[in-house]
Amino acid sequence: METENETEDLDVASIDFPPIDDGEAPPGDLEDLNPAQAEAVREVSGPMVVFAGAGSGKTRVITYRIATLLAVHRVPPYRVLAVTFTNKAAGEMKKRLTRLVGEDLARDLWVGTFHATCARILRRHFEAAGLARNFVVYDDDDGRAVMRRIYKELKIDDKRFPARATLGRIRKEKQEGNLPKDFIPGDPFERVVLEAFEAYERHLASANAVDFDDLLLRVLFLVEDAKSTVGADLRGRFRHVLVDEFQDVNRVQYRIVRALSSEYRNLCVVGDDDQSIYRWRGADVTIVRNFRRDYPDAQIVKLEQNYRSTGSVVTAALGVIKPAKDREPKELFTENDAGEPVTIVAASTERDEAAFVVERITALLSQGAPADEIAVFYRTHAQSRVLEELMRAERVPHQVIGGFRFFERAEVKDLLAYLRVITNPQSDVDLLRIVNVPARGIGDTTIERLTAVATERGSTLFDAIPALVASGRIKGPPKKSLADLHRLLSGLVKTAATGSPFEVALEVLEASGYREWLEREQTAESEARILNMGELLNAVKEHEDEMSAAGEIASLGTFLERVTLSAAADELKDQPKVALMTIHAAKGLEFEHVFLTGMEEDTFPLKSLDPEGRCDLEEERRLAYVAITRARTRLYISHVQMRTLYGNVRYASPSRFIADLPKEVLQQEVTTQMRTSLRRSIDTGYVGGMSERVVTAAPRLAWSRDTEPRTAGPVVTRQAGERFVEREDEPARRSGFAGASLQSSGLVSGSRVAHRSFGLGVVVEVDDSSDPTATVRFEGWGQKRVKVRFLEAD
DNA sequence: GAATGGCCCGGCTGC
DNA sequence: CGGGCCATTC
Repeated sequence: METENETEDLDVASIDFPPIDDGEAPPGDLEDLNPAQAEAVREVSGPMVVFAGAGSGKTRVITYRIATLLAVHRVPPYRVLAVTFTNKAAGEMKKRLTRLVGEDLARDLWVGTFHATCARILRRHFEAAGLARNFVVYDDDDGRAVMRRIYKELKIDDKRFPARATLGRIRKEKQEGNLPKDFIPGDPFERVVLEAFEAYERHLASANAVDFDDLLLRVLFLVEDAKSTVGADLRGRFRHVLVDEFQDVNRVQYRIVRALSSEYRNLCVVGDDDQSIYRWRGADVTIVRNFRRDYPDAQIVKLEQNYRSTGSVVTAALGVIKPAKDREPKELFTENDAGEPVTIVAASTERDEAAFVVERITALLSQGAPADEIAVFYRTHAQSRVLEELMRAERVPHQVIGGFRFFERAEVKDLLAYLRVITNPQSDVDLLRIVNVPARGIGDTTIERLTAVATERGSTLFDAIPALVASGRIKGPPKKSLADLHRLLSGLVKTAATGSPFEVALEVLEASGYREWLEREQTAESEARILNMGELLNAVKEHEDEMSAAGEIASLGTFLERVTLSAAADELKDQPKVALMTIHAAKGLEFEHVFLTGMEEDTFPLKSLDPEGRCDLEEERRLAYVAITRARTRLYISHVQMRTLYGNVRYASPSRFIADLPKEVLQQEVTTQMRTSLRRSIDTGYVGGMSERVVTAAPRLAWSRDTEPRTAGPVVTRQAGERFVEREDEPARRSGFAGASLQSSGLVSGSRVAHRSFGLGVVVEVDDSSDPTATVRFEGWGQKRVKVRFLEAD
């Protein structure tokens, strides 16, 4: 890992570059590049911003630029930092660079995501960052567990101030670079937030743990610290810093790269403001748009030629992005053939939609299309289930990316918790998770006593065990169990000191009785869990192999960190399988055939709780643009007439984004079921048993809003852009308390209400439709639109 | 102290 | 619909 001390004085010029074997132009030979691309590769000195349109050869440019830095400008690889958006992208970039400049150079480059890069820096400079060497990274789940404990400790009322809201607010502050000391509470909620914030930071510190935001923040504080030598070292370490997907960085990340590149000022950022889709987690498009203001001497390159997609796909993409506001002026174009039209599919239900998708995919596969060149996208994970069920039934090889993730399954998390306690016994959250798994007779009362002792002594739970056992405050089986557990864990810590991660994992399964416990159960569920355990062991083994291939030594720590920092997109395996994923996960990927499903109002664009839907709509639009531009040759966009959500049938109209697609590149298909349903409604004048107010997206096709409706009768046609209408009798029937009764009980603006997730709020406006909705200003959340039936009077 | 059943409630996207 | 939490029961 620490190769740089030996290589610091290495004569890079003496290295023989291996021949290029993959048909890519060698570094320095820029013949194959267009003028803009060549400029982005050649001009390596000073700040630069590259606006890279979708499919404009961005990855190639970044790879060549780095290769040029190494091979032509002889920059030592360990002095180049490239930040990518996923670990997978980092891996691929390294692979390509290995082919271009050889293993020896590529190996020592710093390539990784923000989080992985920061973790790497913190592993080196843990002391300066105020951490112990074996710190662990807490994910959201762990954060929630910490917060639950804090709520108990501080006796905060979860009804009044939901933990979810508190944690959400803390995260938001940290994403903006704020710690408790920077937080000035205004209202009662914020006073609770501050109290919880302080406790949260205290808990993480005593657990020797950091959360995702801390990884960035701690590096930020180091690198911005004018007085620290580590900070000075970091500021001068990288001669070149490159950041991909720059449109999705947040303030803290921006400050980090600014500081890291402050000495040499060779900061090259690459992005596309049209593809900024992570605003909701702190990303800020204005950073890329204002880059020129922050770096007045920055060179600006625009890559506008799309090499990826057919003309039809590019035209469609331009159609959805054109209405977007505040775009960096640029014009994406292609010289590719128009190809086939984009197909708009009208289906009846999500099942019908899935059936269509699966049928078309089966056809593509039988025509010889590789399965891994086919992808199905949706806006939210919840939509994946029907698709997955049908694919399984039809035996279409597929993989679902994200969603219920492997590493989030209970049994997997259990074993991981064991491993984390072993690397870092200070981690209370992990100890609490496994203290009674498998059941060993340590119940709530014993745990409460243990927590009490830990609090009294100001120690961790692990250290409190011997104290409690010796204190005489417990006896009988719990006492013995606790003593046994302590012995078990201490023994495993010893194993870990000498054994490989794989050996330790095996030992955990045996010594803890976990494997035996699972095997005794003998249910279908426990069998699946046993399989998952096997898969997890495989993952440990694979990690060991990969690390040793890279000349590094695997430890539990490196394994755990990789697991915690892995992104959904990293799961995508190089296997011949159809990929199912959210559009967010699809960012940066491309496929020959793309199915974009669920293109209905309120599903996509997804109806937001935020009344200032305008900003959200902008981001939804960019998301649609990202989705469309993933397709190389064939693109299907489907929408359904009715969609079931939480057991409710909702009637949907086609997304307004469909209406934005230029007609001349579209063709329409209607599923058989949809056709039948249309005919029936036309024949009988009966539309799905609904009241007259409820209408169907029916015969007027989504994009033909200018044509005459073909039907007579009570079918009221809706156009793209209109919203869902819910059955009138639905909400009252199934909700515990009636929207109607609360409505008649006089919910007016000014009413004080409570919501399970958002806590206390004041009503700003009431919308008395069939399903009453109120705009409420919540403490700490701002204004939200919520259904009245989810509100309680305060 | 563990297991089971009922009830409540949700509203995304994710390192 | 289905997951998570709580209360009741063994």
